[in-house]
Amino acid sequence: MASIIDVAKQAGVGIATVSRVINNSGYVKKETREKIEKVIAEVGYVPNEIARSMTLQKNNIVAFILPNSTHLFFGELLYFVEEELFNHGYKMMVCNSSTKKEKDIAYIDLLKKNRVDAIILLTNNDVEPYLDKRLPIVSFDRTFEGVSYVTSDNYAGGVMAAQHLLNKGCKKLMFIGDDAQGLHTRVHTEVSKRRHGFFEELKKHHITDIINIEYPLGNYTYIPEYVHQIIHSHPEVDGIFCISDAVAAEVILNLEKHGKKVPEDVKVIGFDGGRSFINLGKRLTSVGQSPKLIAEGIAQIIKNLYERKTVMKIVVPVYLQEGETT
Amino acid sequence: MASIIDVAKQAGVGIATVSRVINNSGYVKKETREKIEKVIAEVGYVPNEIARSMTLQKNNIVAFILPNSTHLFFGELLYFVEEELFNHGYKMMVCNSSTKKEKDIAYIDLLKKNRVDAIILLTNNDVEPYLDKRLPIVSFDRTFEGVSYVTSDNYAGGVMAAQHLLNKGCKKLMFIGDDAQGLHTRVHTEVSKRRHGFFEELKKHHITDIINIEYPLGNYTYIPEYVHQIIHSHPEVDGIFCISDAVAAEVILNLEKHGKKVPEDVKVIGFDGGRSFINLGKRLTSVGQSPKLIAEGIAQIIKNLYERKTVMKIVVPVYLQEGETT
DNA sequence: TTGTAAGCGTTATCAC
DNA sequence: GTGATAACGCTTACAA
Repeated sequence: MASIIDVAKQAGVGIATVSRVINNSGYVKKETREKIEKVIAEVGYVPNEIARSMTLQKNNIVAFILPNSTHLFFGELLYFVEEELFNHGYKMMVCNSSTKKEKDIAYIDLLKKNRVDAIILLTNNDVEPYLDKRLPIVSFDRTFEGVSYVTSDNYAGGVMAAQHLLNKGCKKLMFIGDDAQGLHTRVHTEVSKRRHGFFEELKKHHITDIINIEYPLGNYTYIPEYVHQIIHSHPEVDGIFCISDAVAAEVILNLEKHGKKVPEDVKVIGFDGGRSFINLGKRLTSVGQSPKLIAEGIAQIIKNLYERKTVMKIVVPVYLQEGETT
Repeated sequence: MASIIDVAKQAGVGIATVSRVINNSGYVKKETREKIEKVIAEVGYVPNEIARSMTLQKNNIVAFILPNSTHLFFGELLYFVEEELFNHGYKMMVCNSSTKKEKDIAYIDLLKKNRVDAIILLTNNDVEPYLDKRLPIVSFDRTFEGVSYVTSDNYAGGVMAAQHLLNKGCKKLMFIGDDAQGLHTRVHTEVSKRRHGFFEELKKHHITDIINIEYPLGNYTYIPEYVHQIIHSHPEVDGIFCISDAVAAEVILNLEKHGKKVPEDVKVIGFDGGRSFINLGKRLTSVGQSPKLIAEGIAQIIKNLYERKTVMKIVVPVYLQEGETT
């Protein structure tokens, strides 16, 4: 493959001049430029970005580590992040950790070697000890000591869910979520604020006997069978706030299988919104996150990663997406 | 950041020896090795993969260009491809073309510069003229002159759909698909074989008056409004084969909105399968593609990309996934 | 076993 | 305006 040297020789100039032409930097006489451009076209020269990032110590690649791109919300987030990064001149590497801590860590190690310009980290695993603080990391929905992050306004989302269920006339409420809630793990995530917001808002309305179900973190797709048992042992419940739309969908299917009507008997609201589950059957009521705004926040932090040395925090607003399940 | 030279100096050895230790290649005396490993740990040395790919002319990065990772089937495929590539030591770059030809091309150009080891190309755009045949490309569901590819057995899928609808007692059939069918574009994709298989199989059963709806390619998420009009103008239809689950879902929602019962009045079968639309409401009957097998096929071709110079073609079997819509 | 040095393809500094 | 040349950090003959 033709290199800059070949082009220089062919054109009878120095490689520095060719470099100037390619990058449109510095002065080059018009005729020289044209000559060089002609040769470039002739030999089909394409600059080698690897060599370039070698000298520049920057490769314009950002890696996104996330549990599972098939999870609907994560998939959407992935899409918007890619689009946003592309507009900023970055390419994106995708790393599915499959919720496995070992793969999170393996990827972080690999990425160190690749000298990526930034790592977007979305994980519920306890990887804090493996995080080299000098690494250019931006985290989503998760705080690590000294690491900038973007998060949805989960607390406000919890509040919204509470208000919505109350407005719909619910009296006996339930919360269902995995251990991103912090009950089963040391890891503290922003996601737990969904529950906080929900509980606090209800407290304001003097409701405190909320049934709280938390279970160990799985792969975001299934919830343990016993959760359903607990739900059925509380037939008095008429309003459920689920930590995600995936959970809400499962809960609704199970409720209906056991003869409960949604929303007539029980109202269910999820979290994530967007395109989640709008395809067949009822549209889910949900607290929506905005993947586009989140992507913009992430890009903004990445841009500043090498300038400001302060830790940034960006909170993105959420919105109520009313469907047919409440 | 510490380089191999720093390590060599610190350890009082040559850089070649350090390299041998890192890569576990060639002979190194035990004490020397231990000494070097100690220094590596001390200074926190991490090999620079960019420099490495510079010398090796190989960077272990594969790029996947696809229209939209939020499309359910594509998202799933993305996941399995990433997993498979990871197991083969590759990292994956994701490039959403958003179904735009210009972005397809822009990405192909960018990737040339990045000297990625392979490009997985999934597009319905007419990019043939922009494809440098020396590029390491593997295509999915699409034939390009001289380019290896993987495809599902779309023809067999069409046959299955036909047989299934007939078995379920359908008499008057309809096919709905976008112009991956070749009626509105020069681009010829493997996907058109879904229709071929469907029609051919019906012909065997002496059914030839199939209503065929084809419309220009959109973003895979919506179908034009007039398609619904056509459907409603054919109330006699009792079996519909849709080019994808996304289309099937839309068709079903619209049918039900207009008082038709699925599957009682009309049976609908889609294409893609897997996790598509199994969340709320009816489960869709569908011809399932296996993203895992496809991913394996892709990896296999990539492995051989630099060895055999023959064009490979891998056809992956499909399966019938029976749901509640037929 | 181990070290030296060439080479991978750029950019950037400095002379000219 | 332009051209040598030194980095950038690694692998790998080739020598020793």
